[in-house]
Amino acid sequence: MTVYTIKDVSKMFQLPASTLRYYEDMAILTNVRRTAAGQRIYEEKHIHRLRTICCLKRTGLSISKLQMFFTYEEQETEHIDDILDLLIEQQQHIEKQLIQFQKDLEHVKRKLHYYSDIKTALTAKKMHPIWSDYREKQF
Amino acid sequence: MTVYTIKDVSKMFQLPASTLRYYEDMAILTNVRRTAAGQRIYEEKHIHRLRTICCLKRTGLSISKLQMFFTYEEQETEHIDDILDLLIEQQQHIEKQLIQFQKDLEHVKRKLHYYSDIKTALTAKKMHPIWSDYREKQF
DNA sequence: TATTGACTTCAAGTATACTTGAAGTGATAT
DNA sequence: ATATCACTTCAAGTATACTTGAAGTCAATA
Repeated sequence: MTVYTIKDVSKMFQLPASTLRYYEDMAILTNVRRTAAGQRIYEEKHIHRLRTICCLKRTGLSISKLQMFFTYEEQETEHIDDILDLLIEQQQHIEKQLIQFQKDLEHVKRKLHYYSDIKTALTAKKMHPIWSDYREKQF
Repeated sequence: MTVYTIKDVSKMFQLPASTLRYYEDMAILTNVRRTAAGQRIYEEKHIHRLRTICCLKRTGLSISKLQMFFTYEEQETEHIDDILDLLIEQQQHIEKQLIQFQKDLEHVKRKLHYYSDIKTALTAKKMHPIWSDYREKQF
């Protein structure tokens, strides 16, 4: 059975050790065992939990919602519908964000083309482009 | 020439009026004219600026980076490379996030299938599913 | 004309998610 | 053996992005 120190986990997830302790304080990372001297021992289940924490946090779930989610998970039978509701909502939220991000990427690409044409115009002394010509373009 | 009140703009972008004033304080929304009584008058250029602000903020740019960006834009000729660098970085950042969000969506979908199978198992008194069977699946 | 509502400024307050610092214990390297 | 490093707790501090409250001005409606 593989175990990890706080440093191992910190490196693995690119999270400061203080954040791992904070997640434990916030009760979203639970049942972390200790050595005789009090040092944290992380197991595979904590690695999996952290993957879920990072996934949900990245996509916009707050710490307090994470607390709810993991509380529900501990009482799966009673809270199965709460779990499903939360996951469905999160799924829809991610799908919306994906669509929005694609639009935002297009917006940035348009700006990039516009300014890159401005750079060309500046060096080659060509006509300065006009933003309205880029506003509707797909790149 | 169409103009807008703070309320119009607030509704248009689903942003509280206080946020629009804050963006002006932070100098990322500039040159807002006033009525004789001091009320803000927004023009098309502010609407375009706000679209860019929302796009860049949503995709992770901070207020201070937005300040830099719009400062560069005001001195396009001198800062053309700074503008391009910032936009290229933001483009790459969005692309990375898109890939990560797709993975995160898969993670949530896996969880959703898992818990929805648990719900079935609970009501139909079937075998309780095991998470490790879902961990690698694509939905 | 009075009052209601919408706007204004400016300073201070809030929410979220950590981060830091002090003080202490135990383990490791020279 | 001793110094240094890694970890510990707990309270307080920080960063970011707003939000709120008080006090005042102006415009419109009953």
